[in-house]
Amino acid sequence: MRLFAKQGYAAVSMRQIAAGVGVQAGALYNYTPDKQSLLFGLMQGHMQDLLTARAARDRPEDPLAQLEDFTRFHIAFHMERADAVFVSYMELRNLDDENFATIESLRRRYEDELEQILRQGVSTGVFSVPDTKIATLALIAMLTGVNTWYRTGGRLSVKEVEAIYWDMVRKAVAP
Amino acid sequence: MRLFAKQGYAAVSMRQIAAGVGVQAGALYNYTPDKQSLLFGLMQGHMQDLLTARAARDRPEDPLAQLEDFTRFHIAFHMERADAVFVSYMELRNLDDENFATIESLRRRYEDELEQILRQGVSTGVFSVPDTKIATLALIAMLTGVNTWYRTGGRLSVKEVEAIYWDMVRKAVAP
DNA sequence: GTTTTATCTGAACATATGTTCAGATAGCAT
DNA sequence: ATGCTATCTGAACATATGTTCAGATAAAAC
Repeated sequence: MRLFAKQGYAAVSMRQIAAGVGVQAGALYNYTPDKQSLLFGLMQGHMQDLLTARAARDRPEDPLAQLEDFTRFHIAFHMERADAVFVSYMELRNLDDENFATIESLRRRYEDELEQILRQGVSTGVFSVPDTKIATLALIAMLTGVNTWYRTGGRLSVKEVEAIYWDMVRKAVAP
Repeated sequence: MRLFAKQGYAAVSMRQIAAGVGVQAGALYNYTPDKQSLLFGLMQGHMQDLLTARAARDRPEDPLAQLEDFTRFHIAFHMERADAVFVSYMELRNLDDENFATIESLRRRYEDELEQILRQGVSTGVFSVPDTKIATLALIAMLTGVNTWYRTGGRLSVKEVEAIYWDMVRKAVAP
């Protein structure tokens, strides 16, 4: 995973991967039918971890608290899995059509939860956004953007980053 | 550029590029010393186009109008150059250290303009953000995210997308 | 102690890669 | 017509790739 993140799927050879786990290239084929399945497995595992971790949290009542929970969850989860996030966003084009569709549907399931929170908040007047679908994608893009600059051991803790982004998210969807 | 965007730098061969412009692979070496320089040239050209186009606009007076101008400019520019944007964000890791530093400094120059707008607005009280540097990166990530979903010929025009994002940007940095 | 099972090695395979270069081709000036 | 310049071809190069597979290794089962 670290290798894929640093060099990209296409640029990493099976021999490098094998060396990374201390084995010869041929031995990998006891665990994966081919290289593409390896990538797909990593990405699918990541997306399922995401959905599982998300489902494990108990949802607050009102939309505002739900949005805050989602925001903080998304940031914390993504910050501590930089490599997996990077690969899952960058290597989609290296999946064949079927695998791509699978990953996309997992991603959409995650996005749909945020959109539902926004819709509910809009219907009760606690939020106001021009378009819930686009707002969903905009917020996720903004939150995931934390991975482009955050480095563990920097000047800000996870909680502080959460607070900073939550302030902007809250206001962005405010009436 | 279209090839790099669709398949990724490492997955595109010089023979494919050559076929794309209707020559043999060897002929490419009359124009580029190697493959890496080709990628670097594309990315550098894109970043310079971005800075040039940005500099060509005359800046409004107050920070709020400047932020709106920046937002609309960023969206419009990025929407109509999806391939170049994609490559410039995805293929950074394929640049060697020197080329990477060059592209990064161009990108930072662009980001710095947004940060200055935010700082000025914060100092005059028209904006309020928890951290101007992070707000800069968050807003750019959010705006650039439009490339993940927008397809030309969709249900929304460029102007409509601009308006939707501007609404969220404006509120996100509001006091 | 022998057989079975699972795993790994190391070499081989066909193919693809980035790059080089001698020579073909063609447009232009003289 | 001749020479000059720029460009392109097509083959060759060394090397790297994903994948396969016969046989080595060793632990588990009997």
